[in-house]
Amino acid sequence: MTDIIATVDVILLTLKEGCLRVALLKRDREPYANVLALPGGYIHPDGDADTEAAAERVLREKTGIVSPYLEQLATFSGRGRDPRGWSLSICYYALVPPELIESVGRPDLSLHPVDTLRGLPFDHARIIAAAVDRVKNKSSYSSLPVYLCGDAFTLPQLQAVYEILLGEPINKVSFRRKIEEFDILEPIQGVLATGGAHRPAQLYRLKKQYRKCLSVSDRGL
Amino acid sequence: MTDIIATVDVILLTLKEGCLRVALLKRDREPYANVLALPGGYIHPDGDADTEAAAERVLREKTGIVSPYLEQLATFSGRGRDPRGWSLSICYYALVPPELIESVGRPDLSLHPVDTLRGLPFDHARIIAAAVDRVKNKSSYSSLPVYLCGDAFTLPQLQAVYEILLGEPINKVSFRRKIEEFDILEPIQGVLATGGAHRPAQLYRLKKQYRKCLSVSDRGL
DNA sequence: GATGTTAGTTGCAATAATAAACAAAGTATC
DNA sequence: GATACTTTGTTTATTATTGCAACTAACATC
Repeated sequence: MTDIIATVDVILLTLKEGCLRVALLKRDREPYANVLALPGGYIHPDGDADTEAAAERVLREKTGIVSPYLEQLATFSGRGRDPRGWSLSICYYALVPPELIESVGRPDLSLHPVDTLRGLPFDHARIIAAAVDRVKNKSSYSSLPVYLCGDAFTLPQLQAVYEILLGEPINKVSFRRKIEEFDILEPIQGVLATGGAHRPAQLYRLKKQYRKCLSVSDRGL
Repeated sequence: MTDIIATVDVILLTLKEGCLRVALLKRDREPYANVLALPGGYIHPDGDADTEAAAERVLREKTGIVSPYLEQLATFSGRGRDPRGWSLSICYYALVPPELIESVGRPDLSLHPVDTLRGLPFDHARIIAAAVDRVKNKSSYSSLPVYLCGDAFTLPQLQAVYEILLGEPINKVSFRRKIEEFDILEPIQGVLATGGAHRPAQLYRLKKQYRKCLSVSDRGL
């Protein structure tokens, strides 16, 4: 019986300069040595409690990042995707603010706009496309995009994040109503985002109990 | 290095007598011999193109069924779920009309209401719960439930299916508006569901191009 | 042919989403 | 230091969507 290669891959996404970007690493071994690819690695049955733990470990080991949001995307499999043989990759996607990626200071870790990717090994292009689809779709009815923001952010900033993901402008009042409905944010009392030549905006943060979970809406937006 | 047990499991769901049911098989070998469990089996890297093909094969071999709708649910994994060791199961869920299950005439295949399951082996209870969640959630904004109906059905029948899945009555006009929006059904010209002591209903079928895909709505229902 | 029952449609009221206008609070300019 | 400018946040008005109730339609039964 032929053996199965079992790995996990992590699609680490962030929003920087108005564009959704994926973190890629130069591979340090064959196959595809020195090619930019998703951070991934073998599952360690001896150490990993399950594939989610494996994904957390791989992400930590390869990028130094511990993501506040990590969710299983899907499993990709088949004979053709890895030159070593029949393989199977359980994929997880993570959303982080760009500062988190920069703060770890890994020069081999680079960010790439998700819509102009070329030369990716394995089926990583397809995997990233699936992750982007998932994020965009989930953004249309949930609070998922908050994980792309830092600890504190203003509503106009959050709205800009939504607008980039959804690819269309959102009505200000509708947006604020939805966020209000989610009931996951709290204003940071007395703290405003100052600096611009205009009225300063209220800063918000995720309520503690929502640090790792989503709020979803019945009717989109 | 410890080996990983790689399997696929299929959650075959149908709606019968007003209640969502899952198809279970008596296991023919250890572990859990003679216990009711999800149809599942090892991935065959030599024969299966990918895990979806493996799931199709397993479903066909163990139940005789080829499902018009089969979608990857998630991958469940870890040390504790299988007494043989660290295991991983890529799970797929299938939706079929009850007649399809009955037509294959497998006496070892039985249907069980999803909300009163007891004594399931492995983590099959959790897997089924995840599948049911997925189906119910997806029913709230897509045309998924049509796969629980047979080839031809009336709108009141389809509405009843939705109402069972969503657990609440739906407004008749709203429902028909949404189905109209999906634009996936066509009336079977001149064919009505007769028999009752009342006005006969128009029979509908899925348009050919929508046989294996879903239609989704922006705003629920 | 009157009655009961479910199918399917129509019109209206209630609700929600969008758009536009306005007010608030700061910085920059002269 | 008054004025203009810019973005935030709210209020009001308009439009679209949804839900309800009443109505007609088409059978079977008695």
